[in-house]
Amino acid sequence: MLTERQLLILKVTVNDYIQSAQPVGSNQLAKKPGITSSSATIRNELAELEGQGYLEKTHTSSGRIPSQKGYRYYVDHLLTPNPVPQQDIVQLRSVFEEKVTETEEIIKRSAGILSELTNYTSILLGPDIRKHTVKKLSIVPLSPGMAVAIIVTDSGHVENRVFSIPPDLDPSDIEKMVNILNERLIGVPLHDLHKRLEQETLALLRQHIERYGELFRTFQQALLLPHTDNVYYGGKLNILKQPDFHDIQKIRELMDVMEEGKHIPEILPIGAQGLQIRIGSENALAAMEDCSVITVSYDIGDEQMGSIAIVGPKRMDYRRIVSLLDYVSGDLSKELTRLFQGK
Amino acid sequence: MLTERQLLILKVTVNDYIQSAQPVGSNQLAKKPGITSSSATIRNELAELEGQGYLEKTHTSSGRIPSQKGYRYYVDHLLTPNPVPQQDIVQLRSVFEEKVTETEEIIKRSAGILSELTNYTSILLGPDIRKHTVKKLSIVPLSPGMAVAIIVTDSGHVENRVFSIPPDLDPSDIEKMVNILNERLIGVPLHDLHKRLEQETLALLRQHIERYGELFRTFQQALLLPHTDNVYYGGKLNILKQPDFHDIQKIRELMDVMEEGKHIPEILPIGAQGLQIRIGSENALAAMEDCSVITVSYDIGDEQMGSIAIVGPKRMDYRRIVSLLDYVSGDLSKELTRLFQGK
DNA sequence: GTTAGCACTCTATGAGTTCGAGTGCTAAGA
DNA sequence: TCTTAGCACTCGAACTCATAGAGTGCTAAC
Repeated sequence: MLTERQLLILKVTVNDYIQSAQPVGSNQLAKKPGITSSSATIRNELAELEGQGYLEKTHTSSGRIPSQKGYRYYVDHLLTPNPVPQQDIVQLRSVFEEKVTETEEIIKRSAGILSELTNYTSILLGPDIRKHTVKKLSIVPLSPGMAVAIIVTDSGHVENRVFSIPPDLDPSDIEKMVNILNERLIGVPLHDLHKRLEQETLALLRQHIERYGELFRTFQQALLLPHTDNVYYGGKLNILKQPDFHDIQKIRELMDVMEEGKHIPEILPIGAQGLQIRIGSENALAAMEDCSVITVSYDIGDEQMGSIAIVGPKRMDYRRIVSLLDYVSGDLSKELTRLFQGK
Repeated sequence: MLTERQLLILKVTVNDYIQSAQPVGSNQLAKKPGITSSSATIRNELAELEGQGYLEKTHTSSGRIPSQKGYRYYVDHLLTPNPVPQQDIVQLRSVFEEKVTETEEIIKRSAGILSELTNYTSILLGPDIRKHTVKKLSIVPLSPGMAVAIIVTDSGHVENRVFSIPPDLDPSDIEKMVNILNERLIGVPLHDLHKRLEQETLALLRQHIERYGELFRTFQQALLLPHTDNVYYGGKLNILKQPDFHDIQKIRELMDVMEEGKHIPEILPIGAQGLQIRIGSENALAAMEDCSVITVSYDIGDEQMGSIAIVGPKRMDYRRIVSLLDYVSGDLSKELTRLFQGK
């Protein structure tokens, strides 16, 4: 168990290290406002905190830096979020000032602003497109052998895919098919599309369209979209601004992980509600063992959900980021819900 | 003027430096096959080459490295391209093995493979979308106040934009408008769309649609697409692999330039035919003064054009890249033309 | 329980050496 | 006249050594 004074010293130490990136010594701490003990007493307490695993030394006679456990305790018990400065709020709200009508554009811009404000990397995950429902399907023939399939969702998202068709196909057959598809598939969420296509429309199509098989197969294949996540990054290069990252090899690994979309599920604890902080090796990816990730979810309407993440060094300004994300999450939820339901 | 021997020495020096990244000394050169003179003679020649500005020293008693002028002379007169290895060809052709039907997908994948093969960054510029012509326009209402406008081009590219409409607009008016637009605008290239929209359809719309003004204005605004370049990167992080780039500040500037799309015209000499090499400060951007950029154009059909660029250190493997790009350019031209015209 | 005092540890910094790769120059040889 | 062996010289890289300074841990006094 830690005493009041130890808690205070731990908190001040972490705050100072976050700010300065330098190991914190007892003399330095003694000068801090709020701390009344002498440096000798602080030394004793620091030794105790180190013994309990909250602090570490970089070498025998250095100051202390927070350990993973120290950061964890700090964010769990000692964190007093800073209120979001008016200035930041203005900048964040600027997204909604302009008449941007697309959810994706709003999310993308928010990612940019967040990374600018924080100097860290931001990752914004939009709502799962596959939950959106079909508003309209169409097929536009391009040339005798080619056509493009277009799906518009209720959210205004448009998916499209070029696919090949039998070169001598009767255009009226395409029209028939599109009509049947629209009749049957409007309102179906994208992730069910492939299944429903088969279940409900296959038989119908067979009745109406000559050589439906060939057409249907290529069309179905076109709709088997590789599930691209609805993810936006801001400030990927901000990693290079952090003095904590000087090893080019490490930077490469980290950026590699971010560049490839496929690690998103490991970076972001998808499905988690509220604010989550992952420190250092608490992250699933080895490349991120020197990073902390703060994530928060936001809602659009009643069902859909997105996430916001800030990736920075373990020595991240938790006080600021936590309150900032809290604000952004609420704001995005409110504005996007309005946009989505107000339609 | 340079003697035969000086040319040989210059060539071998540049090749060696490209390969080793170390300043090249006279003893080292004397050992190279093809060079018969003694190191003392070579020293004299090196001094002469330095005097004429083709080589430089990093400090008084170091070996020589090529100067900007040296590289320039090398690529202009001494470059003997390496034939493309069968292995590379196989990998490049793999793009066409799979049945990819979209130009954009082919270009994107080619960018990836090029960067993998070279360990440099590749930038592929697709044909200018704005030259494509309208195949079909449609407007899909989403909710009382919103609709999405969709433009399909003859190439199968789909542009879409959400825009707001008068909430109490009669759906039949939208239909009318779409019919008029399609009647008038099919075949119009995208870059003319905005103008033609005004010239040809405004009057017609006025006749047929009540409250056309409001609808028309928001629709027109939606079509004022920010001209996004059709550009794909491969291996942005490969910069971090180059020993030439160790200064994090420089790396940041360079990646910054690449991250922002807007510098493309400065990186790529758009409109240039054939193969171009820009060395160091020959590049328009200050951030690229330590880079060389090799670009080559390719054609799709008779009119459209794209570019391929490889960005690497000045100490780039010109022999390999030049022949590689030459090959890829021809291959892309052939395959994309086939795809485009075979439609 | 707190603190002043002090010996001790370790890093960072800078000066001084040495080593080796490489140069430029000179003079002898072809 | 061109080439080359020889040699003194230069400079950076790597290493050692000394010093200063920040910080610790411990002891003993308050």
